[in-house]
Amino acid sequence: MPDEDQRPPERARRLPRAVRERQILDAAVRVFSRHGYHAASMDEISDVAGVSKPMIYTYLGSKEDLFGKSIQREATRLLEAIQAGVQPDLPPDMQLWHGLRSFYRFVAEYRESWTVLHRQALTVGGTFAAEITAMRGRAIELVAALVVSAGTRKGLGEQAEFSGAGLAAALVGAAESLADWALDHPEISDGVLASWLMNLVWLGFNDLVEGEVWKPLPEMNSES
Amino acid sequence: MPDEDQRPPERARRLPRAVRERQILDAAVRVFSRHGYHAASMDEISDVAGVSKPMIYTYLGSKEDLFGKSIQREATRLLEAIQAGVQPDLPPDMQLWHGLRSFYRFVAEYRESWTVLHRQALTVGGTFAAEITAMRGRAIELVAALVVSAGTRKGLGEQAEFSGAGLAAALVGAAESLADWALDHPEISDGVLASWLMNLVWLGFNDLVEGEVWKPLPEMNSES
DNA sequence: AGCAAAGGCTACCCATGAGTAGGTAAGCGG
DNA sequence: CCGCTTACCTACTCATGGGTAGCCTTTGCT
Repeated sequence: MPDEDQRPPERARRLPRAVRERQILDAAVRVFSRHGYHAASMDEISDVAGVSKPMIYTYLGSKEDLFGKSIQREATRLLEAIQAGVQPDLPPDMQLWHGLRSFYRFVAEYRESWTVLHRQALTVGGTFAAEITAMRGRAIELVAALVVSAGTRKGLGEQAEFSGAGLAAALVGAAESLADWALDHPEISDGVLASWLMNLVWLGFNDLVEGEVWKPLPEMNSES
Repeated sequence: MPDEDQRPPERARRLPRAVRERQILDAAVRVFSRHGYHAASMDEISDVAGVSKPMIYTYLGSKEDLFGKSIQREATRLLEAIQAGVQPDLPPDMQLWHGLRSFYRFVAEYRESWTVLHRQALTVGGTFAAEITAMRGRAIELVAALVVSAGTRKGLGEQAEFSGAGLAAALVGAAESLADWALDHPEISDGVLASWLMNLVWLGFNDLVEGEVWKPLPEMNSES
């Protein structure tokens, strides 16, 4: 069969369901991250995905379902990216350092994932906000555990636990905010971002201006 | 004229325009803060305001106009609240301390204002996001100036300015995040919140766990 | 009194966009 | 070559909600 390239521009071959679902989710994340849940239209998502609207409904369900599945996939990605970078047998500051680096690497690589998780998911009242808040809460608790561990390890007693949750919330917020800032400054590497934050929260300004600097142990200076 | 209280339950007296506008803006802020821009309906706003829908349109214009005016009013309130609490002739750490306290006092008192500014305003693409981002940027620059001033005052050179913007962004984010956290913990006073943050960013964990504590000068211990 | 202006409302229009009905075509076992 | 399933689409329905037309009512001025 020579020369049968008659089909116009190879338009929309039939693809297996799994592939289509991936494409649709990709498109959904992109569109949701740009416009938010309410302003995003299923028509635009189907358009970006290169698929007609009914496909979305037969494969992924309603708009809310779709949003939920988008959130879930991106959240899993983020958590896995961070866990992959952390070694639990290191001292607290090194754990924090590695976690932060993985986090900033992820944000740089999957900006849309980050946007949809950080900004958009909270704006849909109901289940999603609760889910995201819960996930963020777990992150805060994790950091709080680190902080308290660092505190008790050094002999600080009840006082650290008392303010641990608040400090952890502040720290997580600082990390998130710096992530947003970094979106506008792509030239700053994830290592530098993590270092800034470590210097801020581990040493504080007072030490910083005295010339003290926090360093991730004298190992290799790998900039990814 | 004795005894003419016949009008059913004193329903909706005629009020001057300025008062109605205030009521409508109050309702708008409340509804927008709860549901976000898109999910909020003009019908609900008019209902909460105790006014019919056309009034909103004749007094304050379209939904977008209304949202813009809400944002603007709340932003002005926030800025004025903070500026009222800061004295420019104090050392940097004390300025930061007073600014933070005013900020947390404001957030506690006007939760809805804070929510609408922090969460909702960004979700409406277009002019508002830009405005809010710009305002936040000014806040960050202000803090950055403080930080750099603290740095150069203590003899730290170029290095501080280099990371000043990033650190300021992180600090502002930490303050915001702690504000969100504080919404769920109303028993924590603004003074305590501000202290936590000062300890975190000014001293850092390392000093904290050594027992050092930052204090706002040995003046009166006023808890508002 | 009379009348204009300001305050206020009910009842509607209509664009947008979520969700669907029902059909076409491509692969595949027989 | 026949039918069955899977992939896929066009073209609709219909609720929601932004925005408005037109009307009534109170107040205040002459």
